[in-house]
Amino acid sequence: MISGIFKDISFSQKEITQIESKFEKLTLKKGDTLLNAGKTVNHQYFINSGCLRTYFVDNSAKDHIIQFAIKDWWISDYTAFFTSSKAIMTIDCIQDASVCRISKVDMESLYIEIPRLETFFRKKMEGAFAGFQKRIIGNLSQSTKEKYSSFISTYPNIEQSVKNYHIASYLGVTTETLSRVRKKLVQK
Amino acid sequence: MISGIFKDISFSQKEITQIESKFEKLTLKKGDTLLNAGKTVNHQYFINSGCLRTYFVDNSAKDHIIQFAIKDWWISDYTAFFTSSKAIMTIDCIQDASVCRISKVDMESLYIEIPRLETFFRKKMEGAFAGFQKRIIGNLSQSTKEKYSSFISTYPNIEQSVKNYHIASYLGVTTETLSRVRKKLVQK
DNA sequence: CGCGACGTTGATTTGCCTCAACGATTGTGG
DNA sequence: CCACAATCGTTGAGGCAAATCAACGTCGCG
Repeated sequence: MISGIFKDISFSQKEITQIESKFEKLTLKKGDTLLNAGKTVNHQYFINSGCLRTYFVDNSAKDHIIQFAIKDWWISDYTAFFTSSKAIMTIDCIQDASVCRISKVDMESLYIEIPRLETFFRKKMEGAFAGFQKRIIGNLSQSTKEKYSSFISTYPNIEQSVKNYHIASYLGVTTETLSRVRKKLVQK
Repeated sequence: MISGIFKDISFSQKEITQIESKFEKLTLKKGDTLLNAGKTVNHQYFINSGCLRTYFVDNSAKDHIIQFAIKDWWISDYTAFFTSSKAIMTIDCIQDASVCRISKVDMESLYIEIPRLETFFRKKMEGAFAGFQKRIIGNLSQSTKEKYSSFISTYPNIEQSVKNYHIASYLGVTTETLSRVRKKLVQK
């Protein structure tokens, strides 16, 4: 069922059964909201198929995409999930999706029952941490053109699943600017 | 000696001795480099006193400060530390400092000897992760004026320890722009 | 004292945003 | 199956915020 989740590490059949019993499968249609800003965040989600986005809505009602998630990725408002505070971000589905969710409580109890799972998630978190750090570096040091090129080469699979205005939001520019940048890149 | 490090969690005297034996104390002068871009990263560092900065140097030889660290903070090029790759950032001392370092190898062995330590660092990592996420949101959604105000109110202790051009680098603007922003804020 | 480090101010340029209009494509109901 | 609307991307004109380039005031220190 959730075969992709723990492919990086080997667990016994008993452990896998134990872990899988805590997961719940959800089916989402394009446009469905998985998690709303302002709500308590009790779950994290693993994507089996489809595409989702996490975004932040600012004071001017503009939304800013923080991350995309496709097959085999995890997603949540982790800030809220970790600190047991209210979500500041919203997650919705931008391409029909199948996801599996697990609650924070179940997560913590699994950590105690299966310590290797904590190691697994620590390493996963380390990878996500590194990704965020790279994004901050890119934000600070790259031009819009460079940011777009980096995005395309770093996430070729995601690029196929999302609209250009989603990419613009992720990069922090308007759709017009992205359009002009794309034009220049093609001309070269 | 490294009293501040584990104040959030209680360990036995034996465990503390075990942990402390893996740490090594270093004294740094302003301008000293702790970690160089391009080198392998084998340690992470805990700050007892003083102030350090992690920064990235881009193609145009401009540097971009990714984070500051003062008393009780941890610092390293975590991306390189976690993935065992070469550092892409440099860390140096901007105010005379005392730090304690621990190697990655010792860290991993301590995780096995004292599982609660892994929980401790996982939670620390979760906090840092949340911080980075907030920074990305700020970068995408705030004006320069707002970013500066947020910085000052979020890190009042750091603001006292660093030059304005360090803050400008952290915010991703020139010193001239920061100067003008500061002027406008005072006038109000 | 004289020098370098730091911050400020002004003039000009540049990149992006905003507003507006308009093709192209997709989807939908008659 | 076609007509029409909605969605999406593109293009142009004008304005604004920040970068750039340059000069200068101030402070601390050898």
